[in-house]
Parts: sequence; C-alpha cells; structure tokens
Amino acid sequence: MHRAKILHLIASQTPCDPVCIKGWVRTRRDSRNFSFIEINDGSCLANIQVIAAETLHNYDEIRRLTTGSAVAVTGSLVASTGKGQQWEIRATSVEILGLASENFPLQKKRHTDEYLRTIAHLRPRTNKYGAAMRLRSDMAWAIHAFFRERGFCYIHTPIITASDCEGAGELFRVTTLNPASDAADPKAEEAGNSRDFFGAEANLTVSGQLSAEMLALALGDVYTFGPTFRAENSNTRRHAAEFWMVEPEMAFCDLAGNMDLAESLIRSLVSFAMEQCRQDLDLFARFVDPTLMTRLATIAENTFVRVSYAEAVNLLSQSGHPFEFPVSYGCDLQTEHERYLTESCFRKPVIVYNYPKEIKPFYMRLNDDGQTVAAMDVLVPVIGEIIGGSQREERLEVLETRMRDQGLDHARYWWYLDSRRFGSVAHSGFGMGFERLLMLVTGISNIRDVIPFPRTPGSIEF
RNA sequence: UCCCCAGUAGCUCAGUCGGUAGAGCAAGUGGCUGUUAACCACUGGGUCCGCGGUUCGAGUCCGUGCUGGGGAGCCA
Repeated sequence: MHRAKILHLIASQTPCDPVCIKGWVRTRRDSRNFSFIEINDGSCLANIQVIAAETLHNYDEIRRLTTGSAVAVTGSLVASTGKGQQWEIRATSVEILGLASENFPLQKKRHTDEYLRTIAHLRPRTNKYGAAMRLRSDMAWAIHAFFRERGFCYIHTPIITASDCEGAGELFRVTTLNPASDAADPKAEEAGNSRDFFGAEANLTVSGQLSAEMLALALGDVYTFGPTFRAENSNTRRHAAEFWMVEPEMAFCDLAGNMDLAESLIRSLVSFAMEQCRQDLDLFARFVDPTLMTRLATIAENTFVRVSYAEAVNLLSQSGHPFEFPVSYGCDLQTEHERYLTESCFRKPVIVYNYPKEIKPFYMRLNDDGQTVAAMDVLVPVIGEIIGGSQREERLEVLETRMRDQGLDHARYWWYLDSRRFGSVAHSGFGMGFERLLMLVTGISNIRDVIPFPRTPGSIEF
C-alpha cells in the first residue's frame, strides 16, 4: 500500500481510509484498552498520533514499543477526539519494522547540543536537528531557484585544484604518495611532486572563484554551489574545515551591481524561509532564539546600509565605544568592529566596501584613488561576515603589478591572466557561506549544528 | 595557536567548611487512565575524566594530561 507522508495527512481536509504511514516512534502512552503512539517520519516537524487497540493481534508487542523503533501503520485517518491534534490514525495494523533497544540514547527530554554532537548519527531524529536538516534542504533549493530566475548558469568548479585562491587560507593536501615509505627513500624525497598522481602538488579547493571567473567570461552570469575546504586551525562556533559556499560571478558587472545582488540574495532567502518554512522556523523561534523572527523581518524588509571602509573607520573611532583593538585607517576590521557596525550602529545588515589594497588579495580591482580596492563585505547581526566579494581586476597590467607586489608567480596563473588578454571585461562576484546563512535563518549559534556531520580541527568521527 | 570555563548514574544536573554519593528523567516491575515530554508506587543502576601530589581522610585542594565548550586571530 502507498506510503503517505505525515506532512500531507495532517494537512488533510477530510477523513481518509485506508492510509499507511511508516516512521519512528517518538513516545508511547498506554491506556486500558489501547495505546497512543506518536510517530514521526521526518516529512515535517509534527508527529501523528496512532490509536492501537488491544484487539490488534500483536498488541503485546505494541505495548513494548520503545522510543526510536520503526513501524508501519495502516488504518484510517479520523478526526481526533483529544485536544492536541486535529487528526489521528485508528490502526488496523501496526507492523514493527525495527525495534530500538532500550539503550536508545535519545530520551524524550531535552539534550544538550554538545551531547547530541557525540551522537551525530542519531540527532536528526530530534525535533531541532530534523528541522535544521529540512531547512538546509529548503534553503539549498531556494538558492538554485534564485539564480535560475535571474538566468544564471549553474557551473561546477573543481574540488581538487593545483592553484590556491591566494589568501583564502591553509590548504588540505591531496596525494597518493605514502609518507612513511617516502621518508625511508631519499630518492623519492628528491623526485617530490612529480611522482605524485597529478605530477604536481594538489589541494582541496578553498574557493571556486578563479575558475568561475573564466566561465562568467563566457556564459555571462554563473554561480557555483558546492563544498569548500580550509585547513585553518580555527576553533570558533562559525568556522568548519568543510563547508558549502555559494559563489556567483557576473560579467559586465561592477561593485555596485555586485552589492545589489548580494543584498537581494540574502533578503529573498530570508523571505523565502519566513514564508515557506514556517513550521520549522517556529521551533527555532520558540526554543533556540526568541528574537529570531523580528531579526529576520528586519533583514527582509529593509535595505542594507552601505558604507565605505573609510566611513566605517570614522564611525567606529568617533563612536566612543571602548574597543579592545583600537580602530585606525589601514587595519582590517576586527570581529568586534564588524559586530558593532551591524548590531549597535545600524541595527541591520551593513555592506562595507572599498578597503585599503594592502589588506586584500591581488584579484580585487584597484580603484581610481590607487589606494583602495573594490571589495565588499556583507555583515549581519549575530553572525558577522556572511559574504565577501569584489569587482575583479580586469586590466592585465594592473593585475600583473599587483601579483608582483604580493610575490605571486605569473607563470602559475597563465590561464587566469589569459582571460585578461582576450576580451577582458569588468566582472564581479562574491562568496556566501551556506552554513552562515543557515545560522542566520535558524538562530542556531554553532556551525557544527547546521551540518549533519561537521568537520572541525581534531574532529572527524562519523 | 592564545586566553577563559567545564568534566559526578544512560541523559540533565545538585553535592555547603575536605569526613566515604543525591534528585529528576530514562530503564525494569506493578497500578491508573482519550492520553499529550501522561500520571502514581517500587526496583536496579557510580572508574565522581585519566595520572600524580597534599592530607588521618579528596568528588571537593594543588600539579599535569585528555576531552568538550566560550572568546580571540584567520575567514565564508
């Protein structure tokens, strides 16, 4: 018989007979002649209540059903006579598919996030993590829809790369060489990378940007959305060694157009979540972050503030706020500065643009003042930096000079420089951390809790 | 990598001044009941993170290691 999803049954307008659901027991309450069983199948936050009468042939087994057990229930969907729910299923059959032993680690009470991380393989069976995973899926679809509506081409840039996107962080090495046997063989040491699989040093990607630029300069508007790796020893609640990044890249687009797209992306994704993910979002608003809904509404309904780096430094130094790190022109903004701007100064998202060239990588376009580059960071309350991007340097000579200044070898970037030799045009793009977006939308404060199986320094269980 | 905090029953936690281990939930048994993280009674359950030290005596104090968390740097 067709397996119905609980999501659809609880939205039903009429009784329905017969129906079949399959899912996992959340709790069982026994009465004299029957039992209440709450089933969740992951299709939505809500459970459905099943009435299992003592007349069922396996009622003895049903009364021993434990939390976490898998069952298939057939019966009729009828109006509930109890209070908490509109519909319930009067079972004609409760088939036990897989019993959970009594040491099932998820109890019906609240667990700490720290404990749930130690059982990451089971935590999606909880309300909070089930909701987080559904939201992750919905937001991924919303991102694709956003770009598709605007005519962007979804491109796939390599996971294994030879070049690093300079300045983006430490790299994970990819190799088929065996370090133990190589160490014992001095000749192997000498031969080095040429013996390796690719005949050169290879790493996991830290950004698809350089490749994406090449495709933007052919297809116009493109974006990547995929995994990204940073081997930084960062121990914070908003960094992971493996995360997903959304990277649009647009030909014939300057910094202003870039900021427009970034703002429009975040606002429409937040609106989408508020409209389409109501039930799951309500859970976060109730149990995770009571200020969530007002913060999301503020983001969706207001234009973002745009201030230049120079204006931002002025605002900060004149604020009178006692910062741990003093502000001065030429220094990169510290976390406390970024959060002050977005949380105290403006109380909404802020885009800071035109940073001093010394603190930004070579590919960002040099402004006419010769001192700043056309970079922009989008800062949002609580999370801080969620997007970093720039207009790219399209002038070959200027790009080569900047690479020389930063000590980069032109030869290694020959293909990148080629794009500036053959029909170079103004183009821009940015990177948005997908998990940081999820943290923004759910109010979940640790990046490890919006990733099913997070990778952080010293942690690769599961 | 640096700074700070924590580690006690399966889970969440309490444990006073250093004096020999407690609660709720979970589990087991029984009862009651259209219940809503159901309820009531009883039962079982401990390497107090590891190692070393101080002390007549350490869950408690000191040192050290490990693990987890928060903050900083780096960034998305």
